[in-house]
Amino acid sequence: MGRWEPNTRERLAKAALDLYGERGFEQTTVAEIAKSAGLTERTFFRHYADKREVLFSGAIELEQLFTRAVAGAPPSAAPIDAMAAGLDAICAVFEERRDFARKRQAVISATAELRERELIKLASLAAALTDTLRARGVPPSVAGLTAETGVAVFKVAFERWIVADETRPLARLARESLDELKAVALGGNAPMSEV
Amino acid sequence: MGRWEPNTRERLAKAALDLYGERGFEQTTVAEIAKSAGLTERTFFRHYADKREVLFSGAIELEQLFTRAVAGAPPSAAPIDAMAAGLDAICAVFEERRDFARKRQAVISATAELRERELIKLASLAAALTDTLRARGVPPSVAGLTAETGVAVFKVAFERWIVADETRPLARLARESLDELKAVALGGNAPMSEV
DNA sequence: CACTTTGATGTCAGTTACTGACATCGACGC
DNA sequence: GCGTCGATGTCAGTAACTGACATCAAAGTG
Repeated sequence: MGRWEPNTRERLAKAALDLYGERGFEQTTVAEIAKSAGLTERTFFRHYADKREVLFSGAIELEQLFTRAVAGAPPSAAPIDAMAAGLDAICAVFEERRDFARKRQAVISATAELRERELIKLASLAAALTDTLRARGVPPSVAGLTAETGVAVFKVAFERWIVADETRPLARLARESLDELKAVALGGNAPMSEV
Repeated sequence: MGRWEPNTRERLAKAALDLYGERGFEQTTVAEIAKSAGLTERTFFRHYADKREVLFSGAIELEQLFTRAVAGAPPSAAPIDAMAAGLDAICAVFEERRDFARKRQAVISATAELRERELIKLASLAAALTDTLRARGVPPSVAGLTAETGVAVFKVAFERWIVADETRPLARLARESLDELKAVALGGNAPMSEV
């Protein structure tokens, strides 16, 4: 056994989520989180860059999972279909942790500062997906738009999935949202450049 | 003449942008901004909620301009075409202030904290557009996706427009981006629900 | 014209997020 | 057994932000 209790990062993350949920993000001090995990404030900041980041440690793995699924789609698949494959992959992991996801999202949605952080994580995800698509040979401009579209579809699907009375699987909601988006894009009567 | 110099907010905003540009956002203290505008730190925080917000005072007007243009589109226009009308309206105001936009964007792009704030402003814009579309009778799910799409198109177009050697008007880039997005959405071979 | 009220600002003390420098001490390799 | 290492603790410091109260010109009110 080590000199200290193991799983420092995880203990901090759990303590933070619990406290943010009970008292709210702003009413919780970092010192309290650290104490609740049997550590000091300084140690918290050695593991997480700031008070918000403690809720986003899974972002790296999510990004990897998503980009690998996109990269692994059949070379013949259209960009938007490669994105769809990635969406399927990440939906699966969310499906396994629905309770956690809901608890975490309730905390994030309640605080503007945390929503900001969530948005930049999604933007970073879109950037990574853009790179992945470009590596598949997709032209830069198309890659960027496709990645943004994929992330937007996920956002919408996740919003629908997180509500209490929703029972359909996330992946299904994502597929529906993507189909809806296609319909939206088709809705215009003419390309804008002709208007 | 009043007891103090007029245009307090504007003076603070100008001082902040200048200092952020010269020294960088993190290397600038609020006390310095206030002093540079002939005021105190406390007064800064009476006008702006925090150190970042001083760069985003135009967000409200932008939102109003965008939503009014969408609301004012012909009732017969498809949702995506109403969005296109809104895009045209805001592109016009950016076109008039290109130097300012470029200076401001350079500061924002350089700092993660400011990018976060920018993203939440765009998210708030998308939410407002969703409401506007719903008021036009667009079904909620379509409204959300259309609004997100419109904002994504603007982001991409703005990114292209802001680069130094770009000479095409923003509105034109927005139209092109929207057309590209339509092509992206159409690119898939089959609706996802059939995959 | 004196008197009051109002609103924007200044002053000051306090909390808390976050950082740098240095100390501690069990684990682990040698 | 011994020295290095890595994770943590301790402590002092900066700066964002807030609440309470003071100030004082301007604008109303009699």
